[in-house]
Amino acid sequence: MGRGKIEIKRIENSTNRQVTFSKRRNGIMKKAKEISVLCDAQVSLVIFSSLGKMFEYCSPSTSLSKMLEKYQQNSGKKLWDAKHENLSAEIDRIKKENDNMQIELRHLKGEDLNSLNPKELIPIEEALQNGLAGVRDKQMDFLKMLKKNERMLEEENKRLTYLLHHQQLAMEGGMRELDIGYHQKDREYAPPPMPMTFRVQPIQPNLHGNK
Amino acid sequence: MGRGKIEIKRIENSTNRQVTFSKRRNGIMKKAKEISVLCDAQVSLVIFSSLGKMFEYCSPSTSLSKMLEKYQQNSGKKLWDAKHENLSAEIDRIKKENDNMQIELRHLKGEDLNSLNPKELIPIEEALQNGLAGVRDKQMDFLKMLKKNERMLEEENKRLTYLLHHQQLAMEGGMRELDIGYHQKDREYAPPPMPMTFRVQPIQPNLHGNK
DNA sequence: ATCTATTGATAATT
DNA sequence: TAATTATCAATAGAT
Repeated sequence: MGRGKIEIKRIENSTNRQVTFSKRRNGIMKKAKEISVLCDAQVSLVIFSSLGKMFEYCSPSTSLSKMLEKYQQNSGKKLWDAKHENLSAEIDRIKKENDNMQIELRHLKGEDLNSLNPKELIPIEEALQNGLAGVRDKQMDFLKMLKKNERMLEEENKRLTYLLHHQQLAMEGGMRELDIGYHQKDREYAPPPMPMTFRVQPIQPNLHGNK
Repeated sequence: MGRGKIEIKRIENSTNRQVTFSKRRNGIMKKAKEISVLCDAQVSLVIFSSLGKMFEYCSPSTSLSKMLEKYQQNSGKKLWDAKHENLSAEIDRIKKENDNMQIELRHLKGEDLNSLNPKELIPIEEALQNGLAGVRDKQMDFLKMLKKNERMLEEENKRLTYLLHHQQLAMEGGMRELDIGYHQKDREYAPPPMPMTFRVQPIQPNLHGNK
């Protein structure tokens, strides 16, 4: 269709090739539009020139994505295999892992045990005993820590209370001395033995401390 | 290009539309091949007829997948990202679920307890106790079943032993009768009461029941 | 499907 | 590049 027939093979002259590409590209685009309209067809056309420039046509009633979706359904071919299937496989893998854990958890919680035989119950029982032992060890640690803390606080309390009392006595004594003069000024300072009434009672632990 | 111009609008006559579709589809396919060869271009063409039948052309130097990859790079449009993102989101969701279960499992097994405070230990302890109770209930069920089965077997055993013994007696009697004649041939069969010596002793259970 | 008159596309030229 | 035009190709309508 031009001034002389041409063979259908690569046009070696680069300029001619470019020109022909441009003309034929327009032509094929026009044809694509026409068949879309005339025949109510959906057409997707993507063209890359030899220099990598892209041209596209897609029927107005659809989109490339939709077309490709239909393409996959129709052909059974998977266009995005690698990415898609990797993700799908990953999901399957994790879901399986998930299911296994779910089952293990349920068993540890004493659920769904009917599907198990006595032999299978043994390791579960052991795991539970170990777990319980671990938890109680930890609780024991906490308890010890609290008690130790409590003892320290009691000691501190006792000390402070005693000091406070002694200070009060010293103050009263000082007041008296101010009244009656400094008769005992040079006597060495030595606090009197702590009276029983100032020994603090142990605090009831209320278990709230963290670690 | 035919016997008379046609307007580019949907062909209402269904048969004509079909025929035109077929002709033009061939035409556009041919054009696609030609531009591929002549101009060293890469072409991807997908057509769906109004009845949903699919036709495809792709330049031999490439594939639809590669074309679409290039398409995305060139256009910046995302053809499949919606799906990928859905899958990725799904993976994240499941992984999170997974992690939570993993943590719960570890806690139940008495691991990683250091990150917990005493208050958080309580529900774990309870879960473990419940679980242990459940497992031991189940074990008890099995034990009961075994014992019941054992009793049944004992009964059966007793019965068989008795029958065996009685049969032996009967045989010995028969032998005697063969010697002395059939004096008691018509007497009805009625086994004698079971002697104490054949009452089996209950087997000592060696399964020490838990709980 | 096949044919063919006619239009449409385009290769070579300007 | 862009327009022109001679020629070939595609195809609408008929068979």
